[in-house]
Amino acid sequence: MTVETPTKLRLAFMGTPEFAVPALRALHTAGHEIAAVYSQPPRRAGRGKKLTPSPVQKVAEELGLEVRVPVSLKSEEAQAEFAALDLDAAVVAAYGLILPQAILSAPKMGCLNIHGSLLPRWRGAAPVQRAILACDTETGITIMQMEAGLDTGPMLLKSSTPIAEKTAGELTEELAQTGADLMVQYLVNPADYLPEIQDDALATYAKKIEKQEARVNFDQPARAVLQQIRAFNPVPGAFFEFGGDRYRVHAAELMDASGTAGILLDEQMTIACSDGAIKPTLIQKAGRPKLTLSEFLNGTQIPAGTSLR
RNA sequence: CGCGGGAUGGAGCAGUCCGGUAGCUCGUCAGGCUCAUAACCUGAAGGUCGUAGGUUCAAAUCCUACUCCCGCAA
Repeated sequence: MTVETPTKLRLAFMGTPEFAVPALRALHTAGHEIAAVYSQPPRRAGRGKKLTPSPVQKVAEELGLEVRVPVSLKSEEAQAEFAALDLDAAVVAAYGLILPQAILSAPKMGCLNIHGSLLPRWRGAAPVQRAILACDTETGITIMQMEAGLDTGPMLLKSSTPIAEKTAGELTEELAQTGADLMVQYLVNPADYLPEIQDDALATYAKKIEKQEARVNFDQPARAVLQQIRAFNPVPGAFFEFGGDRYRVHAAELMDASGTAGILLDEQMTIACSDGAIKPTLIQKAGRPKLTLSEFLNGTQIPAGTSLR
């Protein structure tokens, strides 16, 4: 870390989920002036469908920052309000709203994005999960200059990390912190970083995660099944169904066994995949707490030969 | 008022519909067997059945209210 005279910038922060929170905190701590925080409006969520503010909104209010939660930025009114902030730059992290050109070009330095992948791989909504699902060996963070296309702008700064056996939750948390650090680092002296144009030929897209994808697919090699389980931990949670109940598999391990995919090979929950087998280590029946496998087996017996397809 | 499941010895569960001696799988403790063990055998301790009321000769079980936990959906 080079020691520089701290440059205080006038910023807007735009973000919504937990992934964006470390960046907001880091920019605030670094002493930048955060003129406004944009986040998606509170949504009805959770049991009881209570109106719940986004994690970013909560933290912003905690920090005493002005919060704006427009439904869209397409209106001239919203754009005028944004322009009136007279910003040096806007920092965007998993905001979830399209930024029209008028927004992108309003700040002096434009809008800067923290993206959770090594672009141009995994442009789009769910880069962390997609990287794990695809059995990538590494992923990372890209700081980029935003333009109208979806995550297509020039790249400014990157950092990679091995995926190994991390879950989506763990990886997201790690990358959120990395992203926060990189953004703060970049803003110290932006001129030090040369924009690098993305090679569109290498681009892949990270589609939003559909609930149905979280159903464990035993028709793939055991290793891929494990990655699937990790990609959907903690949300929405990989699951299988048995006896009309849904069971979430939070974690599992590789077993040295084989058989017909989706069939239980013993009374210890060893489940055959298309190649190899897995055994859940942390499992949760609908409506019940998470249990280790031994706790689970003390109260539930599922006979060998049962099909979990 | 979005839909639904749950709260029973230290852990995980059954029993609740059809009120009437608290059960299972583990764990713990003691003893035994064994070269030995997370294995096996025997025995023991440990529960005001989430809280507060109500019905009843009698409530884990029926009724009412409340608290906490979780799944789905968004």
